[in-house]
Amino acid sequence: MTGGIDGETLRVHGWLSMTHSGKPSSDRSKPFAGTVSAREVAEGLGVSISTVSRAFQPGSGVAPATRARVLARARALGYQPNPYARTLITQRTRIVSVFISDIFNPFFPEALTTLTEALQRHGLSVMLFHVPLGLTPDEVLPQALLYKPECVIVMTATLSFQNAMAAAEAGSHLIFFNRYVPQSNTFSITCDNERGGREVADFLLHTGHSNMAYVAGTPDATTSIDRGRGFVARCAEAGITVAQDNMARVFSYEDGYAAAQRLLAAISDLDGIFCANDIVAIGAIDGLRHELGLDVPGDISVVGFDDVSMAAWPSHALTTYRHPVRRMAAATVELIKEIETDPGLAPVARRIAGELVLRGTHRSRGEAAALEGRRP
Amino acid sequence: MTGGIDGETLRVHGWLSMTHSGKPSSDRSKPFAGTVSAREVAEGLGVSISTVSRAFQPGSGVAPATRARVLARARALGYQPNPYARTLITQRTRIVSVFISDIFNPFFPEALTTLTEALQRHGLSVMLFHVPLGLTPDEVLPQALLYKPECVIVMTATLSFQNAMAAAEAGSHLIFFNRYVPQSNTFSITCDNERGGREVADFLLHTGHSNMAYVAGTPDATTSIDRGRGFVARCAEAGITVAQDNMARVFSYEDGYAAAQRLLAAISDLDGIFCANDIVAIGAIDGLRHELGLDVPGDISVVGFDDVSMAAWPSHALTTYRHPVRRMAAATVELIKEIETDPGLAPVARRIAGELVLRGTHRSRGEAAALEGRRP
DNA sequence: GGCTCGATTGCAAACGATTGCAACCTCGGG
DNA sequence: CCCGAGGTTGCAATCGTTTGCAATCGAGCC
Repeated sequence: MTGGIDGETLRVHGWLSMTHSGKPSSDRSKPFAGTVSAREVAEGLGVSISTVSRAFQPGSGVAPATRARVLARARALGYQPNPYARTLITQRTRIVSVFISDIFNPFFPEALTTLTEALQRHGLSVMLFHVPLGLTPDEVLPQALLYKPECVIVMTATLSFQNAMAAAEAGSHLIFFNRYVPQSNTFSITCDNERGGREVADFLLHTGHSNMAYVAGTPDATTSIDRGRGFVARCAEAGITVAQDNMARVFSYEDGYAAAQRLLAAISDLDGIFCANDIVAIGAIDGLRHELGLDVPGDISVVGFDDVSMAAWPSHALTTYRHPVRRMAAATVELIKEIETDPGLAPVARRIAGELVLRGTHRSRGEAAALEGRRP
Repeated sequence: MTGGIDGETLRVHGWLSMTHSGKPSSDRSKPFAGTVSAREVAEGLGVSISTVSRAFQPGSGVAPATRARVLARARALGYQPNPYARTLITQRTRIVSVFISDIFNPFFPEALTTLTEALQRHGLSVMLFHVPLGLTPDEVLPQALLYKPECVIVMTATLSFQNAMAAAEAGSHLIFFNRYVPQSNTFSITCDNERGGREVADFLLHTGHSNMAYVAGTPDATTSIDRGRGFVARCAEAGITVAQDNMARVFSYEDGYAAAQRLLAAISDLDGIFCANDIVAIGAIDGLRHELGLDVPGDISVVGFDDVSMAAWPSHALTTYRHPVRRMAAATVELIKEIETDPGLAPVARRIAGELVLRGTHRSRGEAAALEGRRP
């Protein structure tokens, strides 16, 4: 089951089994062992458990002096209300479940950590669920719903209608992060992908590109679809048709690598490629350079989407569109707050704008003029 | 607080407020609403709540027929024992807390998802805590300990002695993943970094390198220290002293980029560089190529550590040492199982071997002979 | 047929909080 | 001096389970 461990194993024993005062430690087999309860705090103070409880709740009628005494003693004993007991009675969990899937795109870890930090700062604990490549979120959802999260944040591809319902019935709000489910009216926080696509198109048009292509990512991902739609629409407005490569299976380096070759084989005088994300773009660049011997941006421009950390590496210096992760995380917490105050809140789709990041994979001819024209 | 949201906001309302049978949904304000309890299952069957409870526990004395009836009805009603109530009484939480920090290294998301999947397959739920760059895990630990996790897995740099104690007293076992705390006797699961460093050295020596350097990562990271130690030790055995660059602050691309320049400025005839991880190695390669105009591996070999996904990109095709993530995750679950059966288990440090991955950033002269020599 | 034994099952007491309600106290006004 | 009001506090029920103990039942044996 472990797959075999062939490193050495060291055995040591030591301080972890002692308290710092030197007494033998509490019973390690029970996580609660050594935990103080409200009763202990109450007894030492000659007050009731109710009073201790109330001292921890802002709006409750406790004499200020009593509250102070309770809080002081609680701090001394290291007491904090047990969340399990509290949940049982209040029916509130202060937990949110986050679903992620296999991560190829460095955007996800960044989003995950940023989001987690924002949530935990708001006093929510995040329970993480991983949806392995072969499974759908639906198969993992029941385990998540067991803990009655106050909301379920889905960062992974798709969730079936059926189980989205299950979440709703269980009382957990469903929030899509970086995704939405078309025609489903759920909560979602996304980058304004269509607008991003338009801005990239706008920029490439102003820098004199006229023969462009879009390399899509995972076919049913709304991110890929919307970015492409915006890009194509803006080009159409300028009277330009863009070629599209929809052969990618996922948003991978290999997809970009192969797509670049396919496109150039079909359209030899292509002068610009917009890719569904940075990893695909980097793959495309490498495909152009290593397989076709082309110069980027000398022969052809490549623009990505996300601005992941490696986009800034000098080896690629990718021109891209920055995904507004921090603001998306903040908006998510904001949304959760709103839902907390109004649990009946109607589903809302929030789209947040990012910004173009100019580096070195677009032709620079006319760049200044282009920017001039866009911000008069 | 949100940092401003300047995308549009769409408002929609729809099916999420209806059950699929068309009835108005349960009260969305309480996560527990609509949940069935053991009492409801029991009543419909004319048995007691105890019996329902026992039906869900493997070793308890329930007539097989009764158990079947209970389970069938439970399934029909969608009942599952409430984990909060269960925790209250059993004192077991089935939760593990995982600490991560800001992620520069793509190894971490891979480790996190792999580990999460392994844990959830074992029926454990993972609570994720992010330790922002300025903070130490100590400041986040109390929030994590509130939920009495059965163990705390730390993937982040350091944890103070003080609060490691706190975890121990709270009854949560502390497991370091990819790290250990020297001289502290805690549980840890790591790659056998020293052995990895030795193997890399061994390989470079056999392929005829004689003037090598080690580029360290975050100074107090055991990963960086041990890899370097193994590398240096093996070279010393061959009578070769290796230069060391310890100026890196974190394991970053920029660190590698700068280190390469520093090293070549000091030692112009360097023929091999071993880097603390892949990102640093990729940075070093780009530094050598873009700043110094050197050819890798023509002029100098560069070897990394981890085998992250971009190590395979043709633009770098990095020769590296593969971090055994899957086996580390499996070993972690295995360790937790052992702790479950024997809560008094003495701390163990498990080190798991990885393997050399040969790509294109080492000089190939003598490669075949070298491998020949190593596996006779 | 009575008795014992083992297998099932139910009762009721936890677990550790929250909270409506009633009791208490104090103080001021009539 | 008595009464009511308002502010504090405690009592006890409750949340949804688990589990030790006692009760029940049927069967097997003498």
